[in-house]
Amino acid sequence: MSTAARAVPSEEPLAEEHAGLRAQHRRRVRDALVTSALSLFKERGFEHVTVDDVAKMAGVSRRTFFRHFATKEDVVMERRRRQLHTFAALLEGDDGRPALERVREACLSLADDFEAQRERVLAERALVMGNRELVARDMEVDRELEQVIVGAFAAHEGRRAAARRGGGRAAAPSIEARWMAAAVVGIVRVTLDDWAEGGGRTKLRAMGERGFTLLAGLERART
Amino acid sequence: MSTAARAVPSEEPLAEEHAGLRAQHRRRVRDALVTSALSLFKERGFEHVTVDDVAKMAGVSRRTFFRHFATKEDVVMERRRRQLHTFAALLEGDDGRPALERVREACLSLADDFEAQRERVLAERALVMGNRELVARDMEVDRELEQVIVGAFAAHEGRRAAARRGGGRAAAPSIEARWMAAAVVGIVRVTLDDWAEGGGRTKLRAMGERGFTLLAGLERART
DNA sequence: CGAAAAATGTCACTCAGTGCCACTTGACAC
DNA sequence: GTGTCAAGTGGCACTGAGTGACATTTTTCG
Repeated sequence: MSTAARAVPSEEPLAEEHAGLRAQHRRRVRDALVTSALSLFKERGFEHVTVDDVAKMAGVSRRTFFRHFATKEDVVMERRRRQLHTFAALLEGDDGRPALERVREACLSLADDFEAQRERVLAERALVMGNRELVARDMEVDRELEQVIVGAFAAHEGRRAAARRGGGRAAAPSIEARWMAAAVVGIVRVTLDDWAEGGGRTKLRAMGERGFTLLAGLERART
Repeated sequence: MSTAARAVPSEEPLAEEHAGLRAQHRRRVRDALVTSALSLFKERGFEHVTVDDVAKMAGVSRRTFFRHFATKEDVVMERRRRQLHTFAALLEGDDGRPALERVREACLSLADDFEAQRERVLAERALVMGNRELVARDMEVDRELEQVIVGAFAAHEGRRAAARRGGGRAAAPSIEARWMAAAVVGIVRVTLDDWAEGGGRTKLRAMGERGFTLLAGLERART
């Protein structure tokens, strides 16, 4: 909204389904750019690879790279961003369960994914942590994750209010919902850091469960 | 450490005191760059001002700008970074009080400063929120703040361990200390967002106190 | 005073990111 | 099919951030 959104490729629909030949090809190019970029970055380091290099390896022009990604950093965030979308999908809709419970499950399921793809996750993480710009972008995604989680808390507490309003747009999320979401994301991030620093040798899921136990204490403290 | 630290002006000593002629002048130039930059950015918007413009207004060369600030964004973060240093100073040393209590006081004192300088804080905040790069840098500072707070928690719980080690370097902070710090920073940030979104019309200190009440609940949940 | 160190200005260079325009190729109506 | 339209692309030129090298001035310190 306010973030002077670059004139960018309009947030891919992300719909795997059928899609026309055109969308299919676009997706292939995009994927080629991601894999080329990650491969080169891991090999030579983010700052010693130019966008030209990436484009050439993917078999497209430099100009096309920027039609798919607003910045050189964004191509590294692609995977995380897709994860974010599936994460958001997990939280869609509102069964009766408490929001924290649902968020907990979604996070722990993500933790399982991470442990299953340990090597890849650790390698990409090392790449990100080795560069200031990338760290900054990574936190940008954390903020988006936080917004998704705020949505989950707000949806839960706002069902009544929304109903009374006639099903219109949701009310602004309460400060408590935002507090909870910020705490969740912070704790999840730290847990992940800890796991990665230990070379992925600790039990990520177990740590995550401990973290959410703590968070349950936080929620109990809500008035 | 790992963040491929740019070859930058070596973290100003920040010592106000006497300082030689040389340091004095350097500080004056730096301040001139900051005020010029903020003035131009607020007037025309961050992306419609070049580093050349800023340097010219401050009466130095473009090259000198980059001897003081690693990036165009960093000059905007200067004020926050100084605040961070005074904040860290507040947490220096270890009286017997619980860490959360001391962090709470430091944060609430910061809240008072913000309310006292409402206009300036809100204006700079609007500047930052209006630009993606600046938001990312801002979160970078949040992370540094988090590290400082981790230090406070770790120092408190690590006194014994450090003593046994013979006063050597502190042990790595516990995951609980890191969780707490992440939760604190997240909640502080959201509280500030909320205050700013309301145009600074709400009571920041009161909100902050509520936030820390919540955090006390979190700490109780620690094993 | 004289030498080392710090700060600056100038110049040249790399590379990220953008606007513009011409060209190709799927998508879709008829 | 055929024509029309829009999307995706490549090429090119341009702005501006950031860096390295070198010469010059100015402070510090023995």
